Amino acid sequence: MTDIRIDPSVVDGRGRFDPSTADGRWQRAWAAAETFTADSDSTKPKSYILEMFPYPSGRIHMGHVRNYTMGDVLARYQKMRGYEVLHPMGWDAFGMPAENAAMEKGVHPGGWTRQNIAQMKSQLQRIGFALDWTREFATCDPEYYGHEQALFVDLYEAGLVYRKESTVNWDPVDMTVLANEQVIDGKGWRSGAEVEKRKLNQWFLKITDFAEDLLAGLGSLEDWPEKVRLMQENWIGKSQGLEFSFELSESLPLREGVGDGCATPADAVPPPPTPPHGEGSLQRLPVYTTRPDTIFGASFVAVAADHPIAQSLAHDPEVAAFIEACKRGGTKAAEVETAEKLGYLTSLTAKHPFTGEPLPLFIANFVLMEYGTGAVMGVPGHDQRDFEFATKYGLPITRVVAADPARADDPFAGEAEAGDGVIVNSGFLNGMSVDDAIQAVISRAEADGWGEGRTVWRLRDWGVSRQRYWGTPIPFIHCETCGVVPVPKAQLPVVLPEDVSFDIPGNPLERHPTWKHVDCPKCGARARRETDTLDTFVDSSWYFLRFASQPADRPFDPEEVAKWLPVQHYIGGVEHAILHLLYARFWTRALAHIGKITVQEPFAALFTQGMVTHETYSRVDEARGVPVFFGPEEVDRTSEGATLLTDSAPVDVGRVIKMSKSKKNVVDPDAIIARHGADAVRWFMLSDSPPERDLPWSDAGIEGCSRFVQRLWRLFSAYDAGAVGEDKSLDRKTHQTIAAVAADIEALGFNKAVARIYELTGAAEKSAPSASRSAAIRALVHMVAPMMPHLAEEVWAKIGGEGLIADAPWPAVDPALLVDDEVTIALQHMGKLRDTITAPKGASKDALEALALASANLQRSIDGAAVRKVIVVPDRLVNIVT
RNA sequence: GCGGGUGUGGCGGAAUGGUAGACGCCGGGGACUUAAAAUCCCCUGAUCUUUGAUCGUGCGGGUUCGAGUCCCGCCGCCCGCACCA
Repeated sequence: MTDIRIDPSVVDGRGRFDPSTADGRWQRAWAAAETFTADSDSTKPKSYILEMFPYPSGRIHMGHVRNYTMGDVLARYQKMRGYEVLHPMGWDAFGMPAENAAMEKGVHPGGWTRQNIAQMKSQLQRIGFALDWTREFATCDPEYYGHEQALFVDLYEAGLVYRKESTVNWDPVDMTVLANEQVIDGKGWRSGAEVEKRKLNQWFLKITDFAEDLLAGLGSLEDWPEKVRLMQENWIGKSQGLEFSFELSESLPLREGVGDGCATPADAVPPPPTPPHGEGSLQRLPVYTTRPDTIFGASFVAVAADHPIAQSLAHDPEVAAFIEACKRGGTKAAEVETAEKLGYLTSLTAKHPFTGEPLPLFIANFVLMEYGTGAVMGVPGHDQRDFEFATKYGLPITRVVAADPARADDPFAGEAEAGDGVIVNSGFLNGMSVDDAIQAVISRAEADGWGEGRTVWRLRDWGVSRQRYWGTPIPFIHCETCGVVPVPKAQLPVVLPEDVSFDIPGNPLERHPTWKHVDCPKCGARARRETDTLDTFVDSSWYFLRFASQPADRPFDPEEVAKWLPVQHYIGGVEHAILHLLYARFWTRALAHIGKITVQEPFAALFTQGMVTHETYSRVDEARGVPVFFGPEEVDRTSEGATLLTDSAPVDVGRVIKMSKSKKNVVDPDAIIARHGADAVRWFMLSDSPPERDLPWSDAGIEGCSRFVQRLWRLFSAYDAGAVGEDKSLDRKTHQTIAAVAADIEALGFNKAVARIYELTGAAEKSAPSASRSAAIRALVHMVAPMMPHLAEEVWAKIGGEGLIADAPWPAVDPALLVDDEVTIALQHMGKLRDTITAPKGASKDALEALALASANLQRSIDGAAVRKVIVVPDRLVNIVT
């Protein structure tokens, strides 16, 4: 066939590709053919591609589009590469915004959420993502959260769930408990309200049981960004050291309630191995240090303001006042940074375990009750905080570690010396290395029975109770006689009641007239249903398992899970580096621990994509002195500047920042798709910026992409199956491009793949019709298929391709065509470029040298000077040294 | 403060120690057109004495025949953590 007939419905009056008709046709074709339905019984190798599922806020934004386009290219590419691909989508559908909407608009959270899901699903479908919609679910489906409840009961029975009264972070605006991670600078992460401390009975998951394993597992995650692994490592915060007790100069009576002031779920951490001696009194003070090697440099001891010792001294009004002052100290970053080290000198002393010397005991504002034992030994020579403290209060500062032992008694240079060295001024430790001394002190303490080596974790158990309606009900019943009783599996799911009201703040489950009144499953007596719901991070901690298999009677089938997991590529925002990703790793381990699955790490490779950004347009409101922002659609942007459409007067063009409603720099994907089609938007998401960096949105950029779609269409329309003749150089370019694009996609270098496709497109356009050119076009259709699937299908059909190109294999590469037969050789004199010549590939060094010396430009530069050396890099360059 | 990242034309960005600026955007010029749109072609780091040369990858040194790339010392910006003993 020498001419191709173009379906009039995909061509506008000017012969242009018309996405408004083509996009829908192929989206329907894929759905009808079940092209992207994953077959777990397939004999092909399996590949699980997953993007972090969205919260159904109402509309898809550009960040979603970028995220899912990347995953989509990988999914489509791997399918072409012969994999059976699982690429599912669902909805992280529980959470606060639905309740906020209920309060503001009087709609039911369920209805609001379902409506949003329907809307967003249709948006995603219009972008043409290769998703297996047969596996779609929302976490608010009773079926899903029912299985979650069953798993929660399983974990409870395995001893990984417990309940305890603890002081929690209470958000007074959202009226809910927040995890430590959800408190940012002392404020709620969503509401921004100042967080209060409250005492409540809370459910906890024992993530600390897995601390060591979660930390060790990071080492095997080679395809995770180093940054994320470091963040998790710091969050887990393992430290090893010595815990030991100072003997106090006098015994203090323990006061009622003392020791419970310590705020957070931290007290979920197991108690110290060496508790204070003597019940009901405090005679020994346990401290924790990571630097027991510096113990001879200790010149004071300090306890936190809410430490039992401080509390038991609080009958003294001066002490009470000091403790109050400590509590008032802000938690904000800036405040902590500038806060002065303050201490209150008590009348007590602590006996040094080696020297027997009495050390003064302070209450200090920089000691934290929730870390270690809430008490420290102060070694000012080798700890900056202790140094500042000792300087302020005139305490001795001794050097016990010296880089140069000969200068052990030199004065300090105004700051602590944290570096490595040799132990000095330290009795039996003198002359040891820091590491040896640490071991020596721990051994001595353990042998003499006054202390022992201990590992301390920053990670705390995960508080999962939320006093909210729109979440997974915690499946437990409180019975006066039987205590806490799990809801029997046969009675799951515990379904949320529909008839609830949101006209007053607080938990609607708590005040529902009947829901919480049930009979005890054990004894049948009147009992009370738990009204807390689970943190939504629980929902997202196992959804990737449910995607892999969805039996009705169980959360998942372990064999199916084993077929698909781990996820080959997990793609999402870096904002989930700690919370979601750590919890998901924990759940996977916990479920493996109780024998539900065999996989340990859920995500083999993680990719964190950059944000979509946009310029901001604003004017300063003269009256109020604050900037007023304008959306891109309100502004006429030229290369010189920007003016407001309504008054044609200039507006300030501000920084390029993440799209956000408050700055109004948001571009709606729907509007762009309606105007340019799905393929142009997808192409834009992949072009130019490396995927891990931010992508600046611009109208000029999307118009460029739209033009390229048409340019390809014109090139493809010129396809001639019967063309004859060979263009060897185009053949090479084609095969080199196929290989390079494949490598780029596999390395997630989409911007580079895009650039290669531009190059080959240009080369094919310039080349005269030939069999080579037709081959180049066929290769291009395949290469753009994962990126611009609608255009690719349309062309594939027109040029007589069999079936859908989505099902076609990736084009094969002829290795013989990957190498050029001629190469450009750079000619340098003293490392400076003077000329270039072409030479046959693989020419000998002598031949290249001879060719180089024949260059007039090079000879002019050498200017008759004696040639001292000639460096020849075959196929690359010749450098003459004179 | 600690940890990590990053710095290349007007902009987004390419470059296994070997021709810096691929590719795209913007801009300029031209062709086609009655005109516009669309499309196509050419130019587009700076400077100069312009068939050529000099400078040029945040700054200052160094290694090398040759450095954006490696080493040492700084600076800016971005992100994370933050009195963690």
